[in-house]
Amino acid sequence: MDNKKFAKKLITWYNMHKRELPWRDTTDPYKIWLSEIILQQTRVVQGLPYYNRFVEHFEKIDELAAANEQEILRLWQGLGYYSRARNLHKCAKIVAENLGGKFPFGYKNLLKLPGIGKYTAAAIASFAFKERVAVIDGNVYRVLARVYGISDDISSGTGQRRFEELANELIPEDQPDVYNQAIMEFGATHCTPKSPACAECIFNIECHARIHDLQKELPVKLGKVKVKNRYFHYIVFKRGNDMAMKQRQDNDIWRGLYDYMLYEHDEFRDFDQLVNNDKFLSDLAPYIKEVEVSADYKHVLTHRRLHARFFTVDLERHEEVLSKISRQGLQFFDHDDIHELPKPVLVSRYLNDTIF
DNA sequence: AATTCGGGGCC
DNA sequence: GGCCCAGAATT
Repeated sequence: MDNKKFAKKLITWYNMHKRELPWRDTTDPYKIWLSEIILQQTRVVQGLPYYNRFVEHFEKIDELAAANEQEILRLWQGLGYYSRARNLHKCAKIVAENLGGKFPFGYKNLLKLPGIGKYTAAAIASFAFKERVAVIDGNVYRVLARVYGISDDISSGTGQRRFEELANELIPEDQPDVYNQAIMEFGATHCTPKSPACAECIFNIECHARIHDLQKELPVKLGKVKVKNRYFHYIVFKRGNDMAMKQRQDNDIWRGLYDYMLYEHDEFRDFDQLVNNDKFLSDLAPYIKEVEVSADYKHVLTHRRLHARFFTVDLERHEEVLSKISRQGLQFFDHDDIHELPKPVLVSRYLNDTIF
């Protein structure tokens, strides 16, 4: 099968089987960029409602640039990989304030913007500007590995270069944008990871994986991430119906989101152990009226297993107590304020289980 | 080159 | 429980 035939088959298939998705109705680089950032490492069905919400809130890029980061994080809440949201904002500011509100033309210039890597630069360049540059995502790896029988490890640098080279040979001069959409759509809905529809496939005759029954083996992906356990102990200070929360700022998960006073240890501890181990808590001990311990929560991320326990602490109303708490970067919020704050899903789960 | 960063859905 | 998803940035 020559390269032109491969592209032609995919485009023909795409025109018959494509899903109607809002970012396919437009050539507006802003909306294409927005959809691509949202869809990084995220399934279309999961990203779709977020895309609609963002378009509704920020019709143009200057509106997004002018928003505050907290509002953006709140809209992003639950989607994960929050650096995408922070980079979205950074990029919007650069485009709106330095580039006259217009995305730069060309793959290489797009690549310089925050949050835009190889995949996203290729996507914007081809979808918005019809540039002939191949997108390479998980779908493309899978389709090429199977059809062409490429067994290089897709998590290795040499493997990635191999796929990149092939992909850029295969992309046609004519309709590079439609071709890029087509190969991804084909991977997403037809040549799926677990159960590809080989019996009714346009590459039934040519596909190396189908001929040699290698669908399960391709693509090859080594380098599995090892999962580590982390044990979170949250102290939820209450003042009447208000709760003391703080914004996460360290170089760690959930940067920019709000949670509570956090103590982390390499295993679960009870409240007395936390107090005995920490000056801030032991200073507060005389003013503690009541402590309530939650059930243990388990929260699974790709590379972490989080174990969390929430200690609700009722304190006597004391000036000294309040100032000690605010010196920790904690701030009291009422029920409605907390609803508006961006929070990790783990904290939202806890709040949903809690009457306050 | 290896590690970090989320959450959800499917098997 | 493991796997994967329209990856990018940092170390």
